[in-house]
Amino acid sequence: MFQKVLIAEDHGLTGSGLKESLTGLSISEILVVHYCDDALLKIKAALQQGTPFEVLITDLSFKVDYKNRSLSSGEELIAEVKKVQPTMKIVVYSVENRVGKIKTLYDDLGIDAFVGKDRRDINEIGKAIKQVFEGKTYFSESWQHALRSSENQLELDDYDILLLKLLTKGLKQEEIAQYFQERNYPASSLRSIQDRLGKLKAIFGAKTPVHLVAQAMERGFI
Amino acid sequence: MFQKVLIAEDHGLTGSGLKESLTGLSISEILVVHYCDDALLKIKAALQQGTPFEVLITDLSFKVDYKNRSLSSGEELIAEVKKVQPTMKIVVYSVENRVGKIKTLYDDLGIDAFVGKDRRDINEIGKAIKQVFEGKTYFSESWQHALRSSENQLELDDYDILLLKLLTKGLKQEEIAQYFQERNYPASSLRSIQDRLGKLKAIFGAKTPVHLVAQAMERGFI
DNA sequence: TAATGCATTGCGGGAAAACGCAAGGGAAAG
DNA sequence: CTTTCCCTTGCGTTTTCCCGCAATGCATTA
Repeated sequence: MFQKVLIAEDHGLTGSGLKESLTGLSISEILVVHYCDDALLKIKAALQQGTPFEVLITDLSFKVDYKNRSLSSGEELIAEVKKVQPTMKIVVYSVENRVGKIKTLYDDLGIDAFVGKDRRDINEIGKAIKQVFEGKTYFSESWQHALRSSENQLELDDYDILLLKLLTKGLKQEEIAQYFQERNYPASSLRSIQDRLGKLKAIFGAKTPVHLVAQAMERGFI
Repeated sequence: MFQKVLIAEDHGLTGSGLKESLTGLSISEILVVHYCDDALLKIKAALQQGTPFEVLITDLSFKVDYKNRSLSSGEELIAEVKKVQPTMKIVVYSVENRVGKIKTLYDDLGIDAFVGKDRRDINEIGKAIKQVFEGKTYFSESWQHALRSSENQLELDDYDILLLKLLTKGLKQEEIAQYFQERNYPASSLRSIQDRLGKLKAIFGAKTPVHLVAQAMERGFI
């Protein structure tokens, strides 16, 4: 089994729960850090000393606080880690439940496992570690299920989410169109914005733009 | 110290971390459940058997899954628990960080403590339990100030809040006017609705209705 | 009593958004 | 290559929203 595992998780109790659940796997050294930057520092230091970590278990979102940080998300951390230690095994442990997002993590960042924060995670994190140790990948049940029934599972792409976020920032449709045009996005005309908004309203069953954004916020899309 | 504590938390590892951190407090019985409904059932059962729980530690948001549930949030759970066992001490443990929301939990639901899911929670949850056991309330440092001092705290009256809520439900301005007229509210004309909305936009520094509602939601007013 | 201030409301013009329609245009299928 | 389909886009109409202005009414104040 792995000898050294690093956990990056900013919820204290969740981090200790994670550590606790891994102690049964005869891993000799488990370190928990609460900041992305700390994780990267520890990884570099261990590498320098010739006793590198073998696995990084990381959350994706880290709450900001008074401390200055250069890394602000798990994605950035993973990208940096891959630069300094490409052999590092990466296990993502997050509440993220968008199939597209997880697919991106796998395709672009080359993560080895994904475990969702849910009611069954306590079983799955151990399975994931074992699978990864055997050189395999692991993605949790709930995610696989979401993959199969991705039809009724509503999912928004980055375009939709950005559009909704711009709306919450107070931009008017015309300003959003301009914003997209400046960045050479597809479907950047005013009419296309309206079209997409109409489709989103249909998806969410929303009657007004306010209703749409309220729904999206309540469901955690933005 | 308390004898029986119930924990409602849908993240398995977080739940076990919570339980683990409480074992040092000489609490004889700690039960963890993953659904709101289960929590209510356990509480009712214990009450019937004459060995009621003394404290409920609960998250606010619970992920939906295949199981049918009647309760979908911590708020609903707390409200139901207060009905069947008003003496129950309530500790909320959540990522929620909106002052308005926490203020509402305290004012309307009468919670005894709030601990945020963050890097310091592992220390604070113990403190919270001890304080509550002594009949006091506990809110972490960052919240205390905000809860007491309503100085810079902008206050919205029921009219404003209802107005914003109706907007999030998808009603148009004219429908809202009609809604108010049917209930004999003052300032129920369309023009008054618009006037009020304009003032609210000024207060929140919002440029569009969507912006306004997004701000209000982010700050926990609705 | 008279004056002042503030909320409420209607009206009207202008801005923004909603939406059908139809004209391209590119990709996939035949 | 042609056809089909869908996405994108502009145009024009209708609806909704925004906001200044002014009249009214109620309460407070001089």
